[in-house]
Amino acid sequence: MAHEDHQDIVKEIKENMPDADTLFELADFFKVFGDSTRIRIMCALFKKELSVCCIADIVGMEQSTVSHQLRILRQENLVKVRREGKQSYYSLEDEHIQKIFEMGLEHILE
Amino acid sequence: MAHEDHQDIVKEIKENMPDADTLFELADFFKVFGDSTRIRIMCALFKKELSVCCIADIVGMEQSTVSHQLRILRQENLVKVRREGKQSYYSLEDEHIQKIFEMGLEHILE
DNA sequence: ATAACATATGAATGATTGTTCATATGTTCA
DNA sequence: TGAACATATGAACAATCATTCATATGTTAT
Repeated sequence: MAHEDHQDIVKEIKENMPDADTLFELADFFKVFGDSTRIRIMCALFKKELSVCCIADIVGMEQSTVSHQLRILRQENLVKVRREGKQSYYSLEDEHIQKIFEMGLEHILE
Repeated sequence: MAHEDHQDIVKEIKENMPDADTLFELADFFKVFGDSTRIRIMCALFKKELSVCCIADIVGMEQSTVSHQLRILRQENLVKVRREGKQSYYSLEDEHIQKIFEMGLEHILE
């Protein structure tokens, strides 16, 4: 429990916090960036759309693994799919993603 | 394996990818944002520096839990500590964090 | 020195998650 | 229709992680 003289600050901050649901969603969104396989997939997609097998080749992992991770990226609206014949071509949903990526890079290279 | 006619694209992307270590570090950095308790802690710190017990009060969790999470935030250079008497006051390391936070919000509220 | 308080940390636990294997679904071409 | 290929998905396993309890460390005041 916070001290008496801090109670007002605590109260004010509590009241101005975004609602819990939003912050939970936000954490889920960032969770997607928190895996090196997914980061590498996104990074590969900065250039252009790619088929699943190309992505698997680039990141050096099983097709199955990549497919599972692409599903997660899809669920969080980070990538979109386009079917062309036997292949699925994935691309980034918008340019927010690259910006967030770059801000992260800036931070770790500080 | 990618098709023959995709081999050159795959090769080009592979060569232009940031090195694996950097992307691994980047994933670790974003991993910190991927937990709702830590997000809420960071969010509370947007306003001003706070002691551990104040933070625990705001996020409604045990002092111990908050302390553990603050250690993780410290390890990734997201927060800094200042000792004052019996209390430790935590604050955000820089304003990158709030920007990344806001870009994430933008995305989920699209 | 001791009591009271604030914070940090180790161990244990339950839950979540990434990867793989095997297989199913979907698509094209003969 | 059937063979060949690309992708998706379910089950299983190992590994990681967030939380809690109990306790240690650090600080102040008596």
